[in-house]
Amino acid sequence: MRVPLPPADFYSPESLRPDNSLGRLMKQVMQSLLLQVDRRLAAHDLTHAQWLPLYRIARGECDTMAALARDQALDPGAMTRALDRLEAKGLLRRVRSLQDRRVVKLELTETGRAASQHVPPVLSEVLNAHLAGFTEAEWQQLLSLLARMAANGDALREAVKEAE
Amino acid sequence: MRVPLPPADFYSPESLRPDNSLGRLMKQVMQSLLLQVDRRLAAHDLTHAQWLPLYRIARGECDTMAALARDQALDPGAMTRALDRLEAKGLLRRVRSLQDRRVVKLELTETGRAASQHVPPVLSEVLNAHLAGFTEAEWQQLLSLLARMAANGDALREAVKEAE
DNA sequence: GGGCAATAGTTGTCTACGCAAGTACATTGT
DNA sequence: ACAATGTACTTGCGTAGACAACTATTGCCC
Repeated sequence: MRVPLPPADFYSPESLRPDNSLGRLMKQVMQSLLLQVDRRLAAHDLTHAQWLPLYRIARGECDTMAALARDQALDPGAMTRALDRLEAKGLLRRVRSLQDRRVVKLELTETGRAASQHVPPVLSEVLNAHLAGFTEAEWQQLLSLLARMAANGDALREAVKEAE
Repeated sequence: MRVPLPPADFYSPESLRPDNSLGRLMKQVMQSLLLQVDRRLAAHDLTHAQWLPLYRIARGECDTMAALARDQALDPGAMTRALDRLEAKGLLRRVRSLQDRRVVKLELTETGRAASQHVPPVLSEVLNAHLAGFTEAEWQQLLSLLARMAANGDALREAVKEAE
């Protein structure tokens, strides 16, 4: 049970302009990050909807559809079809688990493992490029401010859930 | 012609972890912002792909498909169909321009204008909620750091274009 | 003034996400 | 032991975005 902080009052319906909005700025940055990563991974025939799950599986951090969907905050239906596409490309195998016959274990094929190796270098290259001119302190500050926004968002969602 | 700053070296393929990545954090925040706004505007039967163009038209800042597509950094094809849906809902009219017979002017209907009025209050409410606990200086710092990332992204895109 | 690049808009096709409904299996409580 | 509840996964359907091919119109410029 967390004490919710009072909302800020930086924005008002009148003062709000599309160009001073945090949302617009963040969308722009996200789009640029995705564009650059996708451009570099297109050579390996991977889109961001595909390399993200691949990367997580390769790291051994997710090995079922449900885990992936939760991890990426994605709809289970969407994830099923994303995995369909990865399987069709031969990057992935689905193996029905024997312990719990509901779950389908995910395993990378050799091709899949090879493809996943391209991800980390590209990811760090693109992030570093976008942080050109930043001091380490500024980078850390950015992370911390964003983390606080994310936490505020979580609190909002919880408040709704508690109100049933 | 701008001098490109050297990239940072905060991330490396080895040190990169999904949970310390800027990309993950930003995606989380964006998702929360969109979720909260959409939830509040769902009562008026508007999704973010719909209230964004509506808002821009209502402010008189975009009045053609092409302008909107550029403004939202969206594909023209996607925008055409988005406007199709708004027109089908009776929020929008398309009027072929007489000055330049290629362009189709966009006008809100009365319903559309009414719907667009709900947007600014919701937008500022949600932004403020996510900035709970922030000082004004922290808010400005966040905007400035993000703007610098966006500028780095623009520089990247330009560099590619110059290389033809 | 006639070719030609640029611009506005649309349509087809594929990838992709959210929601809702449905199946199969597991767990929990009584 | 078995009904209720919960979890894993899938499928259908509507919305949505990217890319490419196409038409119509305009402006350039030689």
